[in-house]
Amino acid sequence: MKMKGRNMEKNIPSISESEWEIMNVLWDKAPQTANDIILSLQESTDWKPKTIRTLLDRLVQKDVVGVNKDQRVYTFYPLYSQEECQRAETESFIKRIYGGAMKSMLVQFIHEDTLSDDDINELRTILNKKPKK
Amino acid sequence: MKMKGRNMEKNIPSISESEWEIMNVLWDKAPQTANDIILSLQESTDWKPKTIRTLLDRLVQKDVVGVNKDQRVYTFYPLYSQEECQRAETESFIKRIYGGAMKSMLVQFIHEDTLSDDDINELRTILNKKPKK
DNA sequence: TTTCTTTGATTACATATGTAATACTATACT
DNA sequence: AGTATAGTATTACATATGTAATCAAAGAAA
Repeated sequence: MKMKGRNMEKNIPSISESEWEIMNVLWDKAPQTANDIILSLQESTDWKPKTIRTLLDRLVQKDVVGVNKDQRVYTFYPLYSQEECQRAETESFIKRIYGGAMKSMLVQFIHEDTLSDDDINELRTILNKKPKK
Repeated sequence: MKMKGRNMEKNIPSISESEWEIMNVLWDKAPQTANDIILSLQESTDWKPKTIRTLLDRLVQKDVVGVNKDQRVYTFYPLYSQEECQRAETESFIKRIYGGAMKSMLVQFIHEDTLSDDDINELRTILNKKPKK
């Protein structure tokens, strides 16, 4: 079973739904203090600071987030790139939900008119950037 | 990239990873007895029959699967279509992982050659049948 | 220096999920 | 009729996740 190049990421620990929110703010900017993250998330969620802190700590335990403890106030940063996490999640998602074929998902979404015309045009553009064979 | 239209499905209870496997066999064919399902899944998983049964019962409790108890041996069937479940899952997935933009996912996967050239061509064809605006 | 405040560490607790085992019951077989 | 068997129902138990609160330590302020 060969993996093409960049596909062989080490096993990324599983990241729960809530934890993804934390990761998203860390990928947006890093390092950040817990308080930075709390402030960011209080705009988009209604989580209490303690809750956010717990999620952050769990990500540290899972070795998905690193901590710099040099300063009195710690700073946190992601240990995996957003791209590799996205790819891993997407692969397992597509496998579970669409039997492994991303095409199935796209076909369905195109047929169901779930995508706006703009979306479809955008898709065309993206697809057309790939050389036709 | 927002989704429109027939998007107002009733709230589908959340279906866990393992439960999706059960659903997949039920969507493939329904109704089926617990034993049918067990046999199906023993080919693709290493779950014990009791485990499969538990997952099935939980889906029934969640009102995602229905039961026909007329016969001595019950039969089970999905209460939601595969398409609507897929759509719901995909929307929450895309939102969480790609900030709501399916385009982001596509761009990434096209670049990474996760979609084959054939897939891409096929998608182009499908898209072209959609009216351009 | 005593105290308040901010941040980090530890603990809590309910529900969900993975992964079954045990108990009960209604046929099927002897 | 008595027992093995195949389903169904109930119970179990560890880990994960959502959602915090409490306790402790270290600067900041009085």
